[in-house]
Amino acid sequence: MRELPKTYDPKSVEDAIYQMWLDGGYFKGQRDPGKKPFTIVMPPPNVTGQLHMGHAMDCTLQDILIRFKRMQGYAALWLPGVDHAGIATQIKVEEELRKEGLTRYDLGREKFLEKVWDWKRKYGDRIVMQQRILGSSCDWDRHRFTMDEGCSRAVRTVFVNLFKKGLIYRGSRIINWCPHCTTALSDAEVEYVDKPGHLWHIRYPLSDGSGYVVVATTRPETMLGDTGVAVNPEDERYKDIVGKTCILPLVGREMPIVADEYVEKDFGTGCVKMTPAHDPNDFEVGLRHNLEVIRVLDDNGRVNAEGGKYEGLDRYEARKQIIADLEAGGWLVKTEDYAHNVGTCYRCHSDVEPIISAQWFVKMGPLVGPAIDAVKSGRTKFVPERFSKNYINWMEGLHDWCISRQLWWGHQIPVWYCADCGHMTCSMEDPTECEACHSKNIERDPDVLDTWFSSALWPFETLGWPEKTEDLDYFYPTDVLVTGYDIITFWVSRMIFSGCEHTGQTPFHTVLIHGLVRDDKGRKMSKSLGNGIDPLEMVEQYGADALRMNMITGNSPGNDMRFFTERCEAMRNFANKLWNASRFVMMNLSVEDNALPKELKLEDKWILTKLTRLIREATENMEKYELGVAVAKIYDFIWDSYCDWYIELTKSRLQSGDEGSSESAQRVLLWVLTEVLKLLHPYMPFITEEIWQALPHEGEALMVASWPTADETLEFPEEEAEMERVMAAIKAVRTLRAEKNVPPSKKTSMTVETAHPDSYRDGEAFLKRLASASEVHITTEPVLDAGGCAVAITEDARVYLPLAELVDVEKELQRIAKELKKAEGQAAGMKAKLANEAFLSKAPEQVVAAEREKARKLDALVENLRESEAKLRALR
RNA sequence: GGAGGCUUAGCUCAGCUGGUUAGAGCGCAUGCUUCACACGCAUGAGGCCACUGGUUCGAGUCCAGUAGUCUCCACCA
Repeated sequence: MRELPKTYDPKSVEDAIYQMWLDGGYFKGQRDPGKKPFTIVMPPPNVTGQLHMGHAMDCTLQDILIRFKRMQGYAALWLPGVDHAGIATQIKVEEELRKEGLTRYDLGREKFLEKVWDWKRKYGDRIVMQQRILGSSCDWDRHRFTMDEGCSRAVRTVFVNLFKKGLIYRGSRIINWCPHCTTALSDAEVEYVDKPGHLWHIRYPLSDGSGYVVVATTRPETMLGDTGVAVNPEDERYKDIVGKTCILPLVGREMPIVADEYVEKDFGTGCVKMTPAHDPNDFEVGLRHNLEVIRVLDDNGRVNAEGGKYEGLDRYEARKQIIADLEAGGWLVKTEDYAHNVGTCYRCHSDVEPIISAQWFVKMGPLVGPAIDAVKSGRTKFVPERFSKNYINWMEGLHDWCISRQLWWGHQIPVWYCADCGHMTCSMEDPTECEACHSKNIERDPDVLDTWFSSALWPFETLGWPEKTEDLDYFYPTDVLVTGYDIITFWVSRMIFSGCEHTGQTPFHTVLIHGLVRDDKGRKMSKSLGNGIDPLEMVEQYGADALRMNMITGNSPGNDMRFFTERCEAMRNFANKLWNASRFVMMNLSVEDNALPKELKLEDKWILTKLTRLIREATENMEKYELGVAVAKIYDFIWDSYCDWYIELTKSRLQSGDEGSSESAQRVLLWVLTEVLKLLHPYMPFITEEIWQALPHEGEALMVASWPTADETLEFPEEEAEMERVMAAIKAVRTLRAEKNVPPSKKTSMTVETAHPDSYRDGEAFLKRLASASEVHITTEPVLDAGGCAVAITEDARVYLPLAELVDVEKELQRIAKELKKAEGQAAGMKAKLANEAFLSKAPEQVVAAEREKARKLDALVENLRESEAKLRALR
């Protein structure tokens, strides 16, 4: 047996343990016809990403589930990977280039992409290494990348299929444009931020000189693209001018005044300027009234040639200039402060511009039905349940998905345009000629697909789809998807409709949602605030197990949590507690196998009963994804039941010199420790494995040991109750001694007056050791010479301590009176409850029985207190 | 404008399908070099479970409303 250090040092064991698991091949997910599969696909972090607390949360939850299921005997597969993260990665590489004074255009597409691949190779492993540090038991041999060959094949297949079905189309629509990233974005990629702004009221004169209309706008620069003014058809004020035209100031364009339901009478002036090229609503109105569409901003957010003298100005410059000119021309009626929602890019946070542009879209109509049904029917369940509402709301309000991005890093759109006939060729293999006119004059669409287009296929593309692989057949659909609520819209929803469409199955039956990890003040952790806590630093300081425990204790699914290093510290302390308990067991261990003894003593039966209950409850909680609840029970069992009580209770046997008694204690200590190590293993894999390896064991590793099952033959409710009566007496004596400030070194003799003498005979040694008794007398007879004794009173015993010099009869009487009052109050309440006919007839039998038992105990306690009081009175 | 969360000890939070004497961690107080552990042990103080109604034999737990707070979604210029 190895000599173990007094404090557990995670740093010195974690690497070796992880390597041992790797060498053992325990992480491998292998098809086994004799086992049920359990599959989790990891949400792929960005290739260039660094592990942050969100990942740590993600990884911990998944690893707990997969380790749990693996031990339960499932063929567990946790499939890892990374995402190419189109915009995010491209931005990073472009930033690098900028340092050298270059842009991607200086390099050209091919060279630039080489550079990104270099970058990917350089950083792609970093996050993997970081995930390993946390103890993640992924099947690394199956590690995937969203742009690897298989994924690219899957993406191409999906695109071609949807294109052929007419579910992918190209069209000119108003899309969200990020002038900084110079690409289109999907609706999901726009974050709306409340920003203070202004509402400018501008006068547009009528062409016939009969007056003017006043329109209001928050984006005056878009007026350059105005092609009409709209009013509500019901608006009496403007009835006469509908059909007339007005003149656009600064530009001079003559524009129609139209009536459209879209305009709200009560907002602003009731007149709205129409900019069909730069506003989705105006675009719709424009379609209905045949308004001209004039785009006035270029891809960089500058005014284009349509803007006349403003050409070349940045959108904000143009805004300033136009306001000044309007004012000078007398067109500006008034300027109001106005806070409004501004759409910003989720990557670079610059304001997005609604711009009309030719892009590729996925037609969502036919796809959402099955995806909504998957959740409504319960084939896919969200945990917590409330997020399914979120999901359904989002799905029901979905517009077509803009999937083309004006980037270079990503899956290039597999469509070739024919310069001669205009036909679009879309096929699995790169074409050499137009499929319609056979012209060789074809050119590939330069755009790439939205990153989320490939992540949407993640649960099945990683298992071999579109091939019909055995893996796909065995491991798909996957079981649980673990992710934060912030990416339900980006990712979860798209995986579900993609799974339904392409595989005919919902890709997972459970979506386990967790919240955000915030800083200790409740703020989001962010680079700009500089309040991020590095998970790796926490691991360095407190160990991976402590960090993992921190992620799941004291919070509940779906709710945000605040990160306190103090909690890490507390969990580190817990690890140390377990370590030392194990040390204690090992130091006293002489047996070399792990089997329960034939004869069990009272305290053994007590701890085994507690253990069995723990196994049952913790397993149930874990099956229901109540990991925090489960681990709290395990924690309490280890610290309270096992360390604070059971170990203390065994000490007298271990040191008794009686070999048989000592051995049986050792065996129970070892048995219980081993079982609880298994229960704790998914949460704290490193320390539990380290200890397990040092104990007598069968099998290679704890991580592949079998999950404990509750054994009814190890439940002894009567002995449990008996033991707890003794424990109550010990506590009562301790409290009494503490109140009277008796130092632990001062032992006293003790007389126990009780109706259950046998329990106390068994517990004599416990009273000596744990309640500082020098000797213990047990009697069923009333103690008559109680003078000068302090008395500790429980429901079934009175324990007399001769502490004459510390006892003041009057004070004792006061103390007892106080306790009596409390007990009587409780007893009275209980009596009233039990006298209530309605309660007796309507409450379930079990509850009534439990209440009766409580009442009995309370009565006994009251009785004991009264007798003691009477006795003391007699002494006065 | 919709939808949802949160409100429990000084602080941060648990409390699963209604029945506990309402819990934990940290903090606080007192005592302890008890031969596993001071990253520890023992004992203790501290809570009208936001408020108001309702359902029920019974509500921190279920329902409705009120207040405060946070978040998500939504094309009001």
